[in-house]
Amino acid sequence: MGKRYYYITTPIYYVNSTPHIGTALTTIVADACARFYKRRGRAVYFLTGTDENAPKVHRVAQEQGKPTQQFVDEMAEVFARTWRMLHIEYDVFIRTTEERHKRTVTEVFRRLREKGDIYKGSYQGWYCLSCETFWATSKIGAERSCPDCGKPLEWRDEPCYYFRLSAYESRLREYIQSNPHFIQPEVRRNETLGFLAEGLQDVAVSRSGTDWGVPVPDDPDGGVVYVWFDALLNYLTATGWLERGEEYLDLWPPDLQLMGKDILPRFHATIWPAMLMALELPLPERLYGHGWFLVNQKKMSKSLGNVYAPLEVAQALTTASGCELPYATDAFRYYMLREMPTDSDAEFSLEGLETRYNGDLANDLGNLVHRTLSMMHRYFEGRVASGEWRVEEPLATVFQRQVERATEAFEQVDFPRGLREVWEIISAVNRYYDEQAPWAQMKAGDTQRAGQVLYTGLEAVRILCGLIEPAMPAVAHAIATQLNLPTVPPWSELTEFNRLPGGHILGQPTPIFPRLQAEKATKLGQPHRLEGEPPGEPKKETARQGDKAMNETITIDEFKRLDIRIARVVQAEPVPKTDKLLKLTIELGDETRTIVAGIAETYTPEQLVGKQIVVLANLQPATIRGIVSEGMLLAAEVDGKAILLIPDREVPTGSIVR
RNA sequence: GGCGGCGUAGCUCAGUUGGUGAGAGCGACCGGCUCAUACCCGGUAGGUCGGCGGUUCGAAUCCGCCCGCCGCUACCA
Repeated sequence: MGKRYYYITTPIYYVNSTPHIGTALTTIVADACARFYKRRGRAVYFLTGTDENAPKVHRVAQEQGKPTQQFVDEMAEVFARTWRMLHIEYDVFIRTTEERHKRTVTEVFRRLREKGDIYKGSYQGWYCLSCETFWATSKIGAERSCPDCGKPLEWRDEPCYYFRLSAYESRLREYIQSNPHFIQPEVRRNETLGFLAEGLQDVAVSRSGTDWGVPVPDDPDGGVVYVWFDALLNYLTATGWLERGEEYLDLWPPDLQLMGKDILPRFHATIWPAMLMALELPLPERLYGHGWFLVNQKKMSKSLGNVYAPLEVAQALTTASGCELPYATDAFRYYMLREMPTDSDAEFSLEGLETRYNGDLANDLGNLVHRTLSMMHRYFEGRVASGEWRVEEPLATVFQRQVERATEAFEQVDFPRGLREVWEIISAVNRYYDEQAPWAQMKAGDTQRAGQVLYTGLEAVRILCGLIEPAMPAVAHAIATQLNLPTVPPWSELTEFNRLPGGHILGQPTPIFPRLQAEKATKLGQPHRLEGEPPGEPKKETARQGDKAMNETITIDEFKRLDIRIARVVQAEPVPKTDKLLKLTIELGDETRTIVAGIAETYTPEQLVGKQIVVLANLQPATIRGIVSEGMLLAAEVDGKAILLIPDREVPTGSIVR
């Protein structure tokens, strides 16, 4: 039993919010790839699904006053329904709450623990519930907020299992270096190698404090399996690795795993392959991390508030244009693929969608189909009159070349380029019509010439019908119907010309994409936000700005937890190989401490010695550049520069500030 | 700070290994056509190919420096 299916995956999506442009992008790209390979005759297995074992999910459910299971059932249905509405033809929709998945996670955990790749230790650190991530002390600011989402972190101190990720660092690096196509595009590969160069730490793979998730096997106090470890294994579960004996190898390994760039270097290109190495399983053929869509130059993600809901965008397009919903949905798919961010990020806008809709779809594709069929009906009663008609040169050469180029681009998941190549056919035929002017040939009585020209155009329409199917399946079917073909032609027939036989009767032409009328001002309107997402600026912006919102209050008790004192700098020296850091020795009452402060851009060591300063004395010690810092110097921040706070007059060191 | 990348017509961007007069789409203007969804075709827009040097017979394309962006990462206890 060997490999049989072309196995494509998307990440499984968190169910704590509804689908948006970002998750839709990954899923649409995956669907287009899946369809592309199907059209070429491959057996394809396309997996997507939902990640439901996160504690955050549990918490969101509680906030909504729902049993967690009910909540995840509902949300999984929202995702599945959205994907179906977007013409996503997945083969399996996996949910991590399924028993078979839990069995996979349990089994993998056991095996790796027996092997020694998972071991028990303990974890102390700051944890972001929202991002499901522990943060090293060196990563977080004094305000103890999450570097990613800006939300407050929680302190955790718990026994915990670790995965021996560090043991796979060099193997991983060697694999990536000797398999240049493993990680795509190139930028992502470089990023991953850069990430590896920093060195890999063992990662926590269990957590206590919640019972929502897969329990650590054979250890009643072991907590649940870390959600990332759990989630990644869905790709394995779906193959039937546990139940199908050797037969799961008809699927394994994945041929193409798609995802956003944010989860590639850290998870899919490191932890994931390392887990597979530990399991002694073959690695995926190809990991592809696309860029993000920005809205008004700003990042868009579930944690932020500036998110479009895909179905609402499609609905708005239908309303504004009069285009039927399935075709408006395909127009949305087309826009996503045509503008898909590859290396860097790209801008998503309704204006852009309108331009693509009117220009590429209504004026180019739709109009070409319509004018071609209209002329056939007008001049030839909708019938391929002669079996002698052939696709003419130089058009035949153009068709051949463009199909090849588009195919190559689609293989590289480069839909922006692939679709451009497809559209070259459209403009070539438009130019050809203009030169040949079959309407003039008819007037001149040269019916044979006109038929020859139109047949060439007709074949172009047939080829286009096949080429666009991965991007716009419903439109492809509509065109096939107008051509009166039983099915959308498979890829192999796109470079075989003259397939429409003499005597073939064409269907009726109907415009598929009615133009958006500018003068009617039927614009698509304002951003459509997700239900439950607050409007306004992304939360991250305020969290990241130095000037925090002043209206958040804390209690006096919270303030009292801070031990702020006056100290005197007795010694100061720069920290080697740094620009901002000074190592200070300070006198704090009876004791002497060492702290590290990032103020070298504003003060020289000489300026500091002897000065009295304000320090936070009961801050968790942290090691910075190998120096243990036992406290934090307080300073005003002006344009990123630190300005010291100095007592109005000399005070005893160790004095309390309150 | 380190690593990676980018900076080409008003806008969005193509431009493999250096060489015919630097391109496409959108927008604007002019013209043509009339089969078609006021569509399509052609032309014009005269962009120092971020700046300065260098290599070369010749560079947007190679090298160095600088400026400005972006991504990842790192030192802002």
